[in-house]
Amino acid sequence: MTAQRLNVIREVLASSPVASQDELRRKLRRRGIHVTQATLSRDIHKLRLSKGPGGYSLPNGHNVPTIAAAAEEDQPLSLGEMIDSFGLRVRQAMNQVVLSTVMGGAQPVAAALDREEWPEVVGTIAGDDTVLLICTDSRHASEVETRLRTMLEV
Amino acid sequence: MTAQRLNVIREVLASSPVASQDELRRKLRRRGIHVTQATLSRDIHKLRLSKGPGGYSLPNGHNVPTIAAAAEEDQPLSLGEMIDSFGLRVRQAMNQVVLSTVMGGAQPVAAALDREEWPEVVGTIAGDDTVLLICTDSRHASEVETRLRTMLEV
DNA sequence: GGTAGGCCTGTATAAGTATGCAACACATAT
DNA sequence: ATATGTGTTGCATACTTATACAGGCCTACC
Repeated sequence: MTAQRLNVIREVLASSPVASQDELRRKLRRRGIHVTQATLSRDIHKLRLSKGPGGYSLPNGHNVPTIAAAAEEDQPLSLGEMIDSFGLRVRQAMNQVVLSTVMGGAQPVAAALDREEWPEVVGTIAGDDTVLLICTDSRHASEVETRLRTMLEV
Repeated sequence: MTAQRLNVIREVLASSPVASQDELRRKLRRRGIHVTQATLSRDIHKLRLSKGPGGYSLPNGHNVPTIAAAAEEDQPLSLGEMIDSFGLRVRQAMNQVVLSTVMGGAQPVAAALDREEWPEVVGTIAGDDTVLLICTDSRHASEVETRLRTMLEV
């Protein structure tokens, strides 16, 4: 019963913009479904819809709400686990640290690094198998390198 | 004044989830920005943010027709427009400048930067949300940083 | 049977968001 | 200098959404 209503809601959203739960309620009523706004609030939560300019939208594609939601649900791996799983070697040059990983491992490792928010790391860039860490200076880069190397060798 | 606040809002959203406008208000207050919920409601409208499970999120997904259309319609956006649309913050270290953008914004911003062909920029590297500019030297990097920061804050 | 737990719902209301209005600041035009 | 237009803000409040609560309907298991 509920599941069927959720499907109809998806249909309605796909066919025309919906600006509010009360508008959705009226559109559903035209299709023979008669529920209150409260129920729709719960349905919207179940469907993990997001509301933006243009009304409610399905959590398809690469839109941010989905990503944010996914990040909330499953706890992302810790940096240590990441390095342990994907890291290959670490090298330093000037104020930069280059972290080599298995193919495809750079992005998740960089994400984990970003989550750490190390103050001496200005930013990270990830390719396919390489993460570049930009540090504030050479000394801090050296510290970061040591830290990462320790994680690798454990 | 407003534009700067909008940038801070983007930063706050990029760094941690925000569940309500009042929570956003408190986070901004910690950064010295003191406005009411009403103003934030208007800011959120200007930024075309959407709210879903996981709180408010930036409109970098391709699910918002208006944004997507605007980005694909005209000739490639100018660097200024790029920075204004996607840029979050700029920091300099040594001969490098790191430009943080919203997720997915780095590639187009880097392309726009390349088009500029600034003589003091030797090259650029783009990840998902970070652009690295390699400059000829520290002084030039500082100039570039200032230039980009100006674009951000206007 | 009867009881307990789970799920779904509407009601009432709390929580959150948008907006009309007036005040003010600043720019440009008269 | 005064007027006019544009833009921003806070306040108060209308509008919208979420939720505590209670009741109904199942099913499972004494």
